[in-house]
Order: sequence, then C-alpha cells, then structure tokens
Amino acid sequence: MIRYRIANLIEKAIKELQKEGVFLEFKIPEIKLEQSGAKEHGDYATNIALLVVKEVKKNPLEIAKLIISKFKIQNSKFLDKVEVVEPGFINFFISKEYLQARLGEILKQGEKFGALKIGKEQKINVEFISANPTGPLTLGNGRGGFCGDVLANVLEKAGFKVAREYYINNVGEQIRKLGHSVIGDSEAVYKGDYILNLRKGIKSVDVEKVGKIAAKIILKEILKPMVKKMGIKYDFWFEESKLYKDREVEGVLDFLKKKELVYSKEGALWFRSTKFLDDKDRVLVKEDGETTYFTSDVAYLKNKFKRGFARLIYIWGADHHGYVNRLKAAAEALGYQKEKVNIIIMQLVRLFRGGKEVRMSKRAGTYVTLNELIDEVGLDVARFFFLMRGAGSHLNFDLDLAKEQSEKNPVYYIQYAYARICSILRKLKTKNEKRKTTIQNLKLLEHPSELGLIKQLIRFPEIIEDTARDYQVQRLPQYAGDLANTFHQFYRDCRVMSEDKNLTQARLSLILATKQVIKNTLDLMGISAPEKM
RNA sequence: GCGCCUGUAGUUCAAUGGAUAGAACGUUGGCCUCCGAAGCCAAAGAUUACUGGUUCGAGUCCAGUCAGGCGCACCA
Repeated sequence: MIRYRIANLIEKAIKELQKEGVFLEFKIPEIKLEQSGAKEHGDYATNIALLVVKEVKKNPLEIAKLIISKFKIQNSKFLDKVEVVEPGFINFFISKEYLQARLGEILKQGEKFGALKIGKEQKINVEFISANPTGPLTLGNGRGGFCGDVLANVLEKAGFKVAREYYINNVGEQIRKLGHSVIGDSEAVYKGDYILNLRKGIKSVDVEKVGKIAAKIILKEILKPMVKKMGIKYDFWFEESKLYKDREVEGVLDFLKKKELVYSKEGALWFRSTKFLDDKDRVLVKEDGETTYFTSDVAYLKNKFKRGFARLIYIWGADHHGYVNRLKAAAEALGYQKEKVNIIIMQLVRLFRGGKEVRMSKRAGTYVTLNELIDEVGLDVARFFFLMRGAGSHLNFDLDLAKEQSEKNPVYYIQYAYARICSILRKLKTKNEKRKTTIQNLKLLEHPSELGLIKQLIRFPEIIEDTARDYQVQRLPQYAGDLANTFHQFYRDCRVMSEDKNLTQARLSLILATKQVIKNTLDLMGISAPEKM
C-alpha cells in the first residue's frame, strides 16, 4: 500500500534529521496519511509536522520543509510532487507511472486483491445474532447479523483466522417461558403462528420438556433456515447446555471461589464484579440454587479463550449494553485482558411502514420479522441498507421506501456499474478483440478520469485495513458507492471501444480491474454482482 | 435518579482531531445519431441542538444544558 511507502519515507527522514541533530530525539508518533478531498491538496496528506511541534521546537512549516528535504523521490518514481502548505501539511501527488503499474498488479491478483497479512493468522471469534431459540429473527438481529458476517469477511481478508459463532441459549428461564407459551397456559409470553404450530405438534404438558423440544424445532426450522437465507455460514453453533454438561459452569464457579471473588448474601452467590469495572456485583447462583444467564456466559467466555482465540468479538443489540462491563469484569477475573474482548453495540432498528413507526415486540407478536423484510426488499437491498449505517447510529428503516425505491437504490447503482462493465466486455468479445495487458498499453492511461479510477481502485486494501482495525463496516458500502461513481464518470469521459487498438486494450484492462474490485467489495458485503440487470 | 448511545441540508445518513462539512432521496434545470439514461452534469438547500472549554485547528475531545432512544433483576 502506498500509505506504507509514504509513511516509511517520512519516518526515515525524521530519523535522519534526528541523527544529524537537527531534530531532538523523540518517539515518532503514528504517521497518518489521509486521503485529501480536494485535488489541489494532492492524493494523500499528512499532518505529521503539526504533531511534533512540541518535540522538535520549531514551527510546523519549517519542520515539514526539513522532512521533505530528506526525501529521495527521484529514485522511486511513485510520487510526482511533494509540497508543504500552511499551516504545515505535507501533500503528496502520486505519479501516473505508479498508478499504471498498480493496475497491472490488481489484474494479476484478481480476487486476492485486497488480501492483507496484518491479521498474522491470529484466531478471532466473532459471535453474532445469538438470538434465543424462542421465535423468528427480528430486524435488530438482522442488523447485527449482517454486520457480524461482513466484519468476519473483512477480518478474514485482512489475514485473521475467523470463526463465526452463534450461541444458543437453550437453558433457563426463557425456555420455560417458551414451554408455557406453547402449552398456552396463563404464563404464556410468546405469541404468533409459529407458537400455534408448535402447540399442534407437541403433546407433552411438562413445561421444561415442551420448551426444550420447541427450542430445538425453532432452531432447526426457523433460525437455521433464516440464517441461510441471510447468506450467513456459521462455523459453530454453540449450545449453552454444553457448558453445563461439560461442567464448565462449575469450573468457573470453583475458580472464582478459589480466587475469593465471590461471596454469599441473602442466600445467593455473588460475583465481586465491582472489583473490576462493573457498577454492581452480580449474582452467579440464585437463592433457588439455579445459576444465572451470566454465569454460563462467564463459562462461555473462558471456553472461547481456551479454544485458542486471541480476540473475541461480540455483537449485541443496544438493549444489552448494560452487560458490557459485567462481561469484561468476568474476563479480567478469569485472568484475560479485557482488551481482548471487543463488544460492538448495535443501536436498535426502528421500522416505519406507511409513515408510522411499527413498535416491535416479540412477545406481543406484532413485530415484522427479518424474513418478511427480505422477502419484500430482497437480500441484496436488505444487506446493503443495514450495512450503510454506523453501529452507533439509530437505524430508521422505512420499509415502503426501500421497496418503492428499489430502482433508485444505492445498491442498484453499484450493481449497475458492474453490469455496465460486463456489457462492454460482451460487446468486445463478439468483436473478437484479443485481451492482453501490457505495461506499454497501460501507459496510455493518462486521462484524469482514468487515473482517478485507478486511484479509487487502490483504495480497496486501505479500506480493508481500516475496517479490520476499527470495525466500522459501513465503510464498505460507502466505498462501493464511491467506486461506482468514479467508474460512471470514467464511462462518461472515455470510450473503451475505439479505433485505437492499443488504447482499447488499455481501457479494457482498466475496466477488468474495476470489475474485479467491485466484485471483491460486493463479495465482502455478501451482495450479488449481476452481469445483467 | 444513575449509566450507555444519538442530535449534521426538507428527509435518511457520511465525514481516522485537519484544509471549502459530503452523499443519497426529494425539489428545479440540462445531457441519449455514439460501449446499458438503473447513468452523467448543474442549481437550490447546513449558525453540525445550545453554552463554555482544551489547541496551531473541533461536527469529532472535555464539562454543562436541552431533546430523543435504550438500559439500570436472584430475566435473558
């Protein structure tokens, strides 16, 4: 990535200046290169000179000038120009030779383009959805599900070994509630057609037993097919009951007791989570002798670490945010670093239909299921819409709009660019043009729209890196839109098929690379890339 | 009452502490003898809820105020 090359250049320059005694010794901060918005600011810019003012004790403009005076760019041809501007930015202009060469690389790498090694094959566990086996998935589950799936894709692309996992809470109170609901007694809470269907099929009157059977059926006939429909493939479906069966719950209880991190009060056993970063202590074993949901979660956490995951990512709905510190406290109590436990809180999804908000409640049976949503707007649109928003922002989903809009939808905009490319390729094929990418041909790509498109293409690995680092998955749909837009502009300015055979070939290479990168981006998002629309 | 999240254009949302706050939809007006008009171009539309603070520089960080959402169980 060019960011690395530029950062390297700067780091070397600073070290050289320190060696010469021009700069004092200091620890060089992370050199950030940002993509500049305005053309006159070059392709990349850095604020490094502004950041080290205090350490260097010179004015930033002078610092920047000193830094670039050490660059030896005439040897490496990847930069055209480097300039210093007020108040101390350094702007970099990438050379067209570099861009042309990179285009060749993209074609060579194909679907591997964008793959990084920053993950160093570390194992990461990404747990998402994990909805209780008590009913269909909600829109909130959909948001978390798509986000988790795509995050897993990105991490994989970045070189991590990723396991996608679904935790099935098949023990405890909610299973009994499900039992009551299926039986239809006074303690019933879940409603809906699926409950009625279960009632027909299950004849037992033992609440516990009915609940367990129902949960199994829901898992098999509702949740797993739904997940498949969402385009998600889990590596593990982990049952809570396994933690009891294998005595892992007991294990963590013993461990915490031994560490004297528990105490008895009012007949219950409490975990001193306040000793870590929780705001109150938590019950592990209730007065009636039953363990809480939290207790098995602690055991589950340990189980994950014991399976060798270097990092655990949990994706939860906003209604679980109060749970974050509890789990991190548990991690610390067990001797793991809380930094290895990353919890992403997805804000809730609000649904609007006919301009009115539809209040969603699983228990009231008034919710719109994810299944219905996907049927209405299609998987591609559903995935894209959910991915577009940052996890922290509340998501208002206007169902009518998503449906009606389908032709002007951002996802179609991107797919259209792909289909357009495919259409050109079909035409060229019938004209029997031979396809051969040579560096001589690529040198013909000089038009600002051509170079602009290549610049957009080489951002892809950067997108992967940034996203693998901060989990901001909405960067992908954003990038896909930018890329499609840049392509459409190129299409406006430059004809691919022309009398000039060499130029045609060069542009053919360019659109082939574009096609590949759009495909790679859509693949990461789990969205289809149609050759015709 | 306490905690977490959010407040940006008419609407839905972007914007690793950087330069002139961007898109999409909607509105208005242009562009198909030419590779797909599901496209392109242009215009209008923002005191980034409010008040202070931190600094070379704040939509972003900090404090407070206001508004909305979500939590605050020996439920999950």
